Amino acid sequence: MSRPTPPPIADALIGWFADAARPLPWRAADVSPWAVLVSEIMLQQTQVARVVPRWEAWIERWPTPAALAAEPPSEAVRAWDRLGYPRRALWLHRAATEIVERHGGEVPHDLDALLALQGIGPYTARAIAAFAFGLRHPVVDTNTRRVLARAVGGQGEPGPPSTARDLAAMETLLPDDPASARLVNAATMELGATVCAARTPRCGECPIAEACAWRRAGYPPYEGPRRAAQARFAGSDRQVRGLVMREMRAVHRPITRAELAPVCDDAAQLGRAIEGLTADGLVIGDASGYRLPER
DNA sequence: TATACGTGGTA
DNA sequence: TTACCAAGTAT
Repeated sequence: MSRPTPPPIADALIGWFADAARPLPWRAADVSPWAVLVSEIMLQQTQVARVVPRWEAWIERWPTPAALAAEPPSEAVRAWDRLGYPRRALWLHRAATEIVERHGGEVPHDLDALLALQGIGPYTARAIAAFAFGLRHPVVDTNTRRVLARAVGGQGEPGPPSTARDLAAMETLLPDDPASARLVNAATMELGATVCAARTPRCGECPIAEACAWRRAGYPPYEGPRRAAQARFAGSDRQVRGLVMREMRAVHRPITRAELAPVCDDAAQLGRAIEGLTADGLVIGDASGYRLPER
């Protein structure tokens, strides 16, 4: 079942990407699969500009999975700093350990092996397989979903995500040649990030405007179901968790509940935060107090 | 499938 | 200022 010719959209994307690709450090030719893996986990729900410095420091300090696995998780959490979703620091440490234990310290190529690693889901596994190893897999992130919704689906915004549907949609755009497919994956993400943006698309600069179904339809407004609005951050449990973590990173000794009290007026909310962080393994509590995980 | 999960940039 | 958005994953 081979498809006919590669879609013209693919060629247009590849041509555009050759010029327009941002020189992101993890795109350099000599970057290791581990460094790509680290970048992908850091980039989950996190803007490029905030990731770059943390990634540089991380790779310098832990150039291999073994180097990270040799240190306690607490150090990973501290190095994560304020990137957000600190569970990812734990996941990355766990994944490094799993890579050492199950794969001899080498990041696996195989999609199922990648998927089995902690913190690596459908997007990240394919991103690593495609970008680090050049394997031919569809890679679908939030940018890709938006480009597909507009250019192919004729809708202003993507509908509710469905991994199976999204992957199938991207598959129809991919050339057979793995190297070209890799470029189309990267170019589609880049287009969504820099041109086909969520709030202010710059259609005048779009390399596939001629082929865009949304443009052809006259840019109809999105009618489908809306994502639930993100809960307010100020005063949220999330914010309190973040404040607790900030203390935990700074204090290199067990800290008592009383010492944590200043981070939040609401004792019940502070309790929820500490309990949640403990359940997540980000905080360990014992008779001496609370601390970051040393093991 | 819906929800929780950090933090900061941008309009 | 508020509201939306951000290279998602686990449960």
